[in-house]
Amino acid sequence: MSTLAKDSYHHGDLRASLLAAAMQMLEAGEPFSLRAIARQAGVSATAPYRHFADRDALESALAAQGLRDLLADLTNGRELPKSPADLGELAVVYVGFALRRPALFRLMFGNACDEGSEERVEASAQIHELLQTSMLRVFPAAEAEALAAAGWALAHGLAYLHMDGKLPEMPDDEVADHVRAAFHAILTARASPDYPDPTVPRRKS
Amino acid sequence: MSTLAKDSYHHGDLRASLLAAAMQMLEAGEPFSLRAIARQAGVSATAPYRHFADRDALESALAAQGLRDLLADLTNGRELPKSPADLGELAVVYVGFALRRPALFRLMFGNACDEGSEERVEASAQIHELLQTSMLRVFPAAEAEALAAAGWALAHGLAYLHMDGKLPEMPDDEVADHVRAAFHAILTARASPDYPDPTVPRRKS
DNA sequence: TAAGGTATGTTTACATTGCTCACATCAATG
DNA sequence: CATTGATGTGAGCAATGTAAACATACCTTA
Repeated sequence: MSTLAKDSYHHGDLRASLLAAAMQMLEAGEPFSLRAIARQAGVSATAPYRHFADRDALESALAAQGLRDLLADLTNGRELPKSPADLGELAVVYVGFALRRPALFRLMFGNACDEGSEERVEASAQIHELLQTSMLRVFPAAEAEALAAAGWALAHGLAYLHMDGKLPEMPDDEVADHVRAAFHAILTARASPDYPDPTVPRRKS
Repeated sequence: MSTLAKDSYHHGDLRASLLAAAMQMLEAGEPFSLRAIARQAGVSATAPYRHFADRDALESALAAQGLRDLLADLTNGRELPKSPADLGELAVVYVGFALRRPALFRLMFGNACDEGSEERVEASAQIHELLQTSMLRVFPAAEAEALAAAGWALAHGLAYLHMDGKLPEMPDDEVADHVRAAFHAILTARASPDYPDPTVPRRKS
């Protein structure tokens, strides 16, 4: 698809080929360089600059594609989550994506979103929205915003900790169980004494 | 201290100077290169290789130092957390560290810990232990392990999301409140229907 | 104290990378 | 058919990580 080598001077669809090559190397775990993907596409070292202003621009395009893929994974088949358990499953998918495509995941989230890249901003906003409304639907609580952030952060943190080997090594299906367990545990946790609301001064000392 | 320039052929304590220079650039937000820190230390480009096998080794040393600093921040003055609110404060410190020294934070957690670096392994283990026992003390629940992971992941995720601008921009003190609110929200969240334990099949449907 | 080994620095060199600039080629449009 | 804009090429630059081979200073030990 992407490599319609017309074997003429001009390359069928270089932009797509470059992205494809980059994505491939990213998922192969190799570090990727502009020159390497140019080589892979059978084109000179500076050709990519006709399609991307610089490395960052290329990375933003990859990130956007990754965000779209993640959104697809998160919504695939599934309906909007209705129970906490559904939220757990959403998190499982999120973490699964991160573990399956770690380098891409880092590109997607590992830096401030370049506001200049429309497609990335768009894809990013869609993910935000999905997560937000998912949490909102399950927990129509007062502190909706805080809860949404917490839910996302929990999944995001689990993804990073597993990716970076900060948690005990385990096969993928165990990771899924671990994520479910984490969500369950924190949502049902109860400490001995009451938990005073930190945002509001206690009425009575 | 670190730059005892004896202005002789041999440099007072090059290893320390290099680490100091690197740390400085890291916290200044500049990208750091071996050559740059060598320059900064007033020494030839390849001198660092007498003290560090390669870039990764240098980074591991920095990471170890960072982990020690973080541990100091987390325990500074404070006693072991006793209430959920105390846990929230611990998280505030954790996220605060990440925002104050983001590049270092990434070095500390952004890759698998090099088992070859004793000091890094040691520092890493100490952090793990602190977090683990903190959660355990507050929540002596059955699912201790899952809870500990969840608590860490929540703080870790908040740190990354704030660092990478995935959450609305806000001044540092608001971030602290946001972290407290997130912990509070998720620990007190209650959905409408019961939350069936996903790890154990329901006794009665 | 002289001798020599070891730790630490220096120079040179190389491959790789991101990027710029001037030039080549091609396709479509006047 | 000629021009022009989009696309690809080549040579070249500065920076980087790293490897050799060489130089110097310190420390032990005979």
